[in-house]
Amino acid sequence: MMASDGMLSLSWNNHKATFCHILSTLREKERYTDVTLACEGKFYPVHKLVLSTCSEYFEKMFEHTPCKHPVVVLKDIKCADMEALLSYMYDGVVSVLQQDLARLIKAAELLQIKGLAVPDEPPLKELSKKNAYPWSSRDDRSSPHPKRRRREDMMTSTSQGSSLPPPESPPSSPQHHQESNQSWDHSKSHSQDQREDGVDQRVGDPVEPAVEFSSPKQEASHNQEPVDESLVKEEVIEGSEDNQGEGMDSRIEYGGMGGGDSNTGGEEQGSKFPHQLDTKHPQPLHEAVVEALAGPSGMQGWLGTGELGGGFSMLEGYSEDGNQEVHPASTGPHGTQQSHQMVEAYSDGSRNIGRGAGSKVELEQGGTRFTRGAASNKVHHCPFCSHFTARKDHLRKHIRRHTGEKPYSCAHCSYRSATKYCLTEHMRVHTGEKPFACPLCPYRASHSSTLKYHLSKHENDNMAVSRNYELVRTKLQEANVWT
DNA sequence: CAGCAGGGGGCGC
DNA sequence: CGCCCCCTGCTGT
Repeated sequence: MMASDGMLSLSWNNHKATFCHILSTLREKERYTDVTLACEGKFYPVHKLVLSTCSEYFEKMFEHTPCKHPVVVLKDIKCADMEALLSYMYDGVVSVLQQDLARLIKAAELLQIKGLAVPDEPPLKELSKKNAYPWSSRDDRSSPHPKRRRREDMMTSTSQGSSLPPPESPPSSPQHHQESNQSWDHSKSHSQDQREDGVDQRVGDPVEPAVEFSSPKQEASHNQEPVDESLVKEEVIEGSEDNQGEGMDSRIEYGGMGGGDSNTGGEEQGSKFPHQLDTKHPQPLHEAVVEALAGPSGMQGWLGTGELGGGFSMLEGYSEDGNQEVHPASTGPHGTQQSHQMVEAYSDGSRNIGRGAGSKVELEQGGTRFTRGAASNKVHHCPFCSHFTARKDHLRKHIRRHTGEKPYSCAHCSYRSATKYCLTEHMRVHTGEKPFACPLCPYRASHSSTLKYHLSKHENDNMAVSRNYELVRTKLQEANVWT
């Protein structure tokens, strides 16, 4: 405690430690959390404040995200890394195996975590006194040299993943990140309308280095896109689809976890999805989303917007009892590849339009109620698209489509499916089983639709036969042969 | 033909 | 209410 000019300076000796401890406790108790990070099907309720403090990237994101509780889907960031980074952000320290370091740093770079990936700039006051590049003069354990890390990281990525092409891109520097933010802001302005329409904002693929989201032009070029096909899909949508047509046809596959026919790492992940529990925040993504977003009041709010025709636009600002919102908002503008994404505007595919939202709206407006939903009169909304259903379990299943969760894997090939029945159907490919037998001929089909199509041909044949029969009968009658 | 997605019914908790 | 099974219809190849 110092005194000068009668002014007392009260110093809380344990302030930092206490502060950090309380923050961590709050996180553990999920108290005051106002943003949810989702990766690999897990949910991490955290605090914007903390994320913003530790990452300029998050800061920018939240700055342009008006909703109260956005859900940020982090693609292709391993949950282990996410947990480590959260530990780092909340506690200022994290233990990591040496072998995992590169991956962790990479994730940190994508998220622009201060001290890990970007320079941990000291507060302004100190800035003038201290070196502009803290790592050069400080022994701060949390501020490794970004450059060095990047190099190391790139080396690992090229050596580890054969699928990853050598980065043609310049290493991401703090300045580079800064540019990315600017471009983000810039492009945000012209994509704001779409963003507002969308439910989710998608963050770029973290697997891709910062280059990926550094400049708008790269969105189109797909440069150095490795194997993650989900990224391709996403970019296609982001780039053009949403702009064209009412955005109704754009479609985004979610998650690096199951997105494609991931025969890669997806297998293990997917297989443990159903009951995958996180040590700290064990909540499957879809379930959490359902619980957070789907609810009784959603329908009214939704329909109330009168924007159903716009597909997802009604999802903007959608909030379930004020709990959570999946908001389009500001993150990656279309095409500006961000290091991860808040869920991006997902307008449903044509299928869903025709069979999902649209048809249901009719039902609802027509006063029809769903059998099972009628009891509680609840309508459950998909937080990612305009789909809604009266049955929560159906919504859960539907959400898998967005999360990419495919828990059922074929034992004979890399096929994975979101439903057991789909897997069962698929297994017929291997077994040759054809359970659907035609009652009129020896034909058998492996798929009911196929049999139906087949039967329709019988129908035509019968009609032809019938017509012939009539013709023959007429002729015979004319000939007085018919009795 | 294979795959996907939405929806309905049955059943147990 | 949640899970499971199944049907149905559509799409892409």
